[in-house]
Formats: sequence, structure tokens, C-alpha cells
Amino acid sequence: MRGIARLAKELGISTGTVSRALNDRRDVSPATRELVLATAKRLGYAPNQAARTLALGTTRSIGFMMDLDREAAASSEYFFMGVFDGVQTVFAEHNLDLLVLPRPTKLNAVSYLQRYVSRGVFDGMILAATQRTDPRIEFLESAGLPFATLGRSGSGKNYPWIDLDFEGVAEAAIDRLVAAGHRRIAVTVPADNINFGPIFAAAYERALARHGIGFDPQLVFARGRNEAVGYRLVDELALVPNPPTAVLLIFETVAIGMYRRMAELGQIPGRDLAIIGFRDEPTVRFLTPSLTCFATSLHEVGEDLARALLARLPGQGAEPHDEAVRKLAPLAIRPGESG
Amino acid sequence: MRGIARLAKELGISTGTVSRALNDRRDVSPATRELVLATAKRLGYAPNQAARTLALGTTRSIGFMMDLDREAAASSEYFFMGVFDGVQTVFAEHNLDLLVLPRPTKLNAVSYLQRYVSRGVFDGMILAATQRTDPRIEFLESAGLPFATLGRSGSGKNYPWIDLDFEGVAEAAIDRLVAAGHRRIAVTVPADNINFGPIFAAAYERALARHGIGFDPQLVFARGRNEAVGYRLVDELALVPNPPTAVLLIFETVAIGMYRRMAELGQIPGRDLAIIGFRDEPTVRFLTPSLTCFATSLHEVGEDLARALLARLPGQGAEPHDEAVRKLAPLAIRPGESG
DNA sequence: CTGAAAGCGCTTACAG
DNA sequence: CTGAAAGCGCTTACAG
Repeated sequence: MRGIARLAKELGISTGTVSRALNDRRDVSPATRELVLATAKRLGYAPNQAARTLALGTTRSIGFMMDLDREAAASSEYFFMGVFDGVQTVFAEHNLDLLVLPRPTKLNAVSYLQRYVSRGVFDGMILAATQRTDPRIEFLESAGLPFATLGRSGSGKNYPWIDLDFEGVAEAAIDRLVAAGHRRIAVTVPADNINFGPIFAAAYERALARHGIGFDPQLVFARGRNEAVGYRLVDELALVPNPPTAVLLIFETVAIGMYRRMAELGQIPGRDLAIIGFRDEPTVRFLTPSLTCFATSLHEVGEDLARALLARLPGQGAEPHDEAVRKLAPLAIRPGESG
Repeated sequence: MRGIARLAKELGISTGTVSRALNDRRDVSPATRELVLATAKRLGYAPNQAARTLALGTTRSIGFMMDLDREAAASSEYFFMGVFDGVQTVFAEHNLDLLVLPRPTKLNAVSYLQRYVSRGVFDGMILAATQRTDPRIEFLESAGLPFATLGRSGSGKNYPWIDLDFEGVAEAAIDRLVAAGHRRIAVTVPADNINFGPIFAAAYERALARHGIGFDPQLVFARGRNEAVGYRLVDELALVPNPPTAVLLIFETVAIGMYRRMAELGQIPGRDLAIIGFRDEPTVRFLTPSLTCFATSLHEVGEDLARALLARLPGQGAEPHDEAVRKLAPLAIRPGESG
């Protein structure tokens, strides 16, 4: 005999009563509740999750799908660490577990998701690195599983999302560069179909327009996110006719490669070329001259994401047709010497 | 009516037969099997995971615990992505799911593990970043849950592990540096209690001894893993009495900061200071002069890890007292210009 | 406040 | 080859 039955036998009471005591129902005498809890502790009892799920119809666990494809991920492992931590801060208060789903590179995203969804493994799901059109979103909507996304998308109807304020970043960066006298400002954008690519590019163009600066497609560089990109970018920028005097980076790690190439050329960021990065990742904080970039709390992004999903979960007093939470996480400029 | 009962009703047969057909038992007529599978597909049926687990006593999912603490993680950015991918390659053949458990920074590692283990959520567990003495290992052994670790440890008795061949790296690196005429060779080691720290340090010392070079504690730098460490390290090395002419890095990312500081000082890696890094992460591949470092297949490490665990799972024809798999993943030197 | 019983959705001896 | 039934370990109306 095992599980709750063993406890019940040990105590000479029914399993029903043990269950009620364990779940803190009020219709149990304080005495038995004490006794049950003490015995459970002594015997190291914990309720079997599968049995609980089956009886309750709820798993209390949430999946967070993560792409193993380095390029598709479009965020570093460190990025997610902060987010996971934030998500779990909120989940802990609601007795929810976070389980991360690392999608193998050779598996289709939707089939991978489906595998879990159809078997009822999760009560809800979080998606990251949303694409311009994202079949995962359509799938989850049609499956009727509550979900929230880190990033907007052209797909889907009424789902909650949290996203970084890419528009705000582009605006603040361009304002700062223009104020410093720059008129030829390049920008890097992602090379893939991640949703924030066009958003960032459009915001860049709008910000320039506000200052009466025309858009020059030659100044837009669709590139990846690693240091090697930055190393090459320095030379590429110099080759543009009427070369830019400043560049705004969607991936801050690119700055590391730029700094090194510039050092080799005897150039100094902020003097010979203005550089503004995106997030102030620990990985770029060591750069000198200090990199101008933007601070945001990944922990808070995670918390917001958790709350946005929570509001969609049944039993949270929310109607399924209530408007979903949508929020842009602000990024505060951290002025540096690079631009 | 839902689940298997709905299928059974639809087909006018018993749930038992449906189950047998679905699970490819042979005591089902080919005709009914076909029919059941077709109907299941048409209705989008997938077996409820909780019910299956409860009936079978097995979850077919494996947890991979990951530390969210950036320092405790002690692996570079993309390290785990490769490993996860490899693990899942093997798991896929055995119908096992990999779920990653991101331990919140403020939660004790053992309590976090226990939360899942005691509720029977996983059939097995994988641990990474093993510590010199690692309570998680003792806990899992006492709980009797099959597990494997990425990294050795002083804790535990007979559990399978896969580890990188730190000894081989130290040896090959020192051989190469000594052959190039270096006698004053510094080394960086982790600043925390990760298990490979002392292993690497000892191997470094032994390798020097083989060449008749005495150990100088002033040449050992216990440091973190980021670029800032490298940026400072260049100056710290120069301050050592009778300064080293070469340095071996346990964390290759440190090289990025070193390269930048050296560029500022007009120094060239490989000419003014020999540098050998550890793994050839994509993140250091862009460095010029090219960094001498070591290649290993994270995908294979993941596959080995999966197989090592698999051998401990019940029903794999293995006895619990069989000797556990223990394997050092080889790293092949990639000679560069830096040292 | 407590117990007996049904039910969650599966699987699997056991008959036939 | 198939069906009826028990069982996996929980929870929760329903009686009392």
C-alpha cells in the first residue's frame, strides 16, 4: 500500500479525510489535520502528481517553449535565465510549476508543441521569439490552450503578450544621435523572420523622418547576432557611399566585435563612429568606452509574462473573452561614451 | 464522454481493445487496429498523459535541472543548447521527453528537486554543473531515482556521468606552450565550487611538473567567466613578479576581454602574450589572431549523457548494481595563432 | 467532522 | 481476437 492509502491506514482514518486534511479543506477537525500533516511529513509523503492531475483535471504546470536553434532563438541563454526567474516568482505564489521545453532543431515547432498539448501535459504555455507569422500561435488558439507570448506577432487574435519597447528604443537612440549632430545613421536589424525586426526598422525610419532625415536603404544591415557580425560590420559601414557616422544595433553583442575591429584600426567608438547598442547585457558592460545602451528588467518581463498568462487561466475570475494583457516593457537609456 | 471511451463508443468496441490497438499490441486483429488508428487520427485523439502515467507507473519524461544563477551555471551561453539537442536525439528513439527545470535563484537546489521527485513527475533526472560536493547527487541516490550527471563530483557512489576531459586539455595546452618555449604559464580556474575547478588546476600542475616546471601559486587566477575578467586579467598578469608569458583559460569567453585590452595596449595575442582558451565557442571564433582552443561536440556529449541515463532506467535490461557509465568527452586541439 | 463510493482516463491480466 | 472488470492514486459530492 502506498500513497494516501498508506497514510490513511497508518492513522486509522479514511483516505477522504486524509485528502481533505492535506488540501487544507476547512471541514476537517484541527486535531486530525495536525495529525495528518505531521504523519505525512514524517513519512515523507507527497501526493502523486499523475493521480492528482487525473482527479482534478489540471496539471498546474506551464510549459515555456524555447528554440534550440541558435539563430531562431534571437536571445541569449542569459536573456531567458532572467525571464525564467521572474516567471517563477509569480508562479510560486500560485502554486504553478514552470517547465522549459527545448525544441530540438530538427523538429517542427508546431508538432513539438502538439505532442504536449494533445496529451494534456500543461495548463498553459508561454512562447518566446515570436515570428512575424507564427503558426504556434494559431495552433494554440485553435487548441484552446491558454498561452502568453514574449513578443508580438502578426498571427493570432486575442492573446496576451509582453514585448520590449523596440519603438521607444529606436526613438530615444535616434534622438540622441541626431542631437549629437549625426545625420547618416545606420541600423542593424535581424536577418530572420522574428517579429521585432520590421517593428524596429519601421521605428528607426519614423524617428529619422521626425528629424527630417530621409531613409536610405543602404544604411540598413540585416545581420545575425554574434560578435563576428560586428567585426565585419565596421568595414562594411566604411564602404557605404557617404558612410554613416553612427550605428544603432538591434543585438548588443555585435558591439563586442565592432570594438575589437575598431581597436585594430586605431579607431575609437564614440569618436570615430558612434555606436548605440540595445540591451545592457552583462556581456557588453565591460566595454570601454562604455557602450550607450538600454536597461530593462528581465525579471519584471518574466513577472509580467506570468501575470498575463495567469489572467487567462480558468478559475482566475477572468472571462475567456476579456481583453488580453498586452504590455511593452520599457527600456531606459544608459548613456555611455560610445554614442 | 472523452478520451479513449469516446473512441470506443464511436467504433462500437471496448476501450480495452482500443487501448491495445493504440499501443500496438499484437493480440488485435489487423482490421480493428487499422480502424482504431484511423479514427484516432481523424478525431485528433491522443492519450491523456496523467491517466497513462497512473496506469503504467511511468512518466516517460526526464528532467534536466539547470541553474538560473549565472555564476553557478559555469557554462557559456550556448553550451546547453547543444547538449539538449543531443540528449533529445537519443530520447526520441526511446519515446522519452526532455523537460528542463530552471531552478529559481532563491530556491535551494535540493528542495527544488525534491518537489518534483517526490510527486513522481520524472522517471529520471539529469544534473549539470556538478559541485565538488553536491547534495543533489546524495539526494537522488537516497531517493532511488535514476539519474546521470554532466560533470563528476566528490559526492555519490555509483551513478553515471559524462564529463569533459579537462585533464587532456590542460596537458595538451601545456605541452604546446612549453614546446613554444614558455616556462611561466598562468592559468585561470573557476572562482566557485564547481567540480572541474580543482581537476583542471591539478592537471595543470601535473603537466608543468612533467616538464620540470615548478608550481607557482601566483600564476593561478581564480576568476569568473565573463569578458570583464579578461579585460582586467591582462593587467593583473603584467603585475606578477617575473610575469607569465602565456595563460591557459578555463573559460574561453575571458579571451574576448583580453584581446580588447591588449589591442588598447598595442599588444598582440600570440606575440606579446600566448593565450589558449578552452572550448571553441562560436563566440570566440571571430577573434584574430585566431584563438588556440579545443573542439568538442556538445551534441555528442548530450547523446552520451542520454545513453548513460538510459542504461539506468528500468526495463533496459540493466541491473541496478551494474557499473554506471562514466565517460570523458575528448576535446581536440584547434591550433590558432594566439599561442 | 468523517466515511463510503464514484470517478478521473488509461492499461492489462483474465475469461471466453 | 475481444470484452468486462479491476486497478493506478488521488478528489469530492453525498450521506450520516
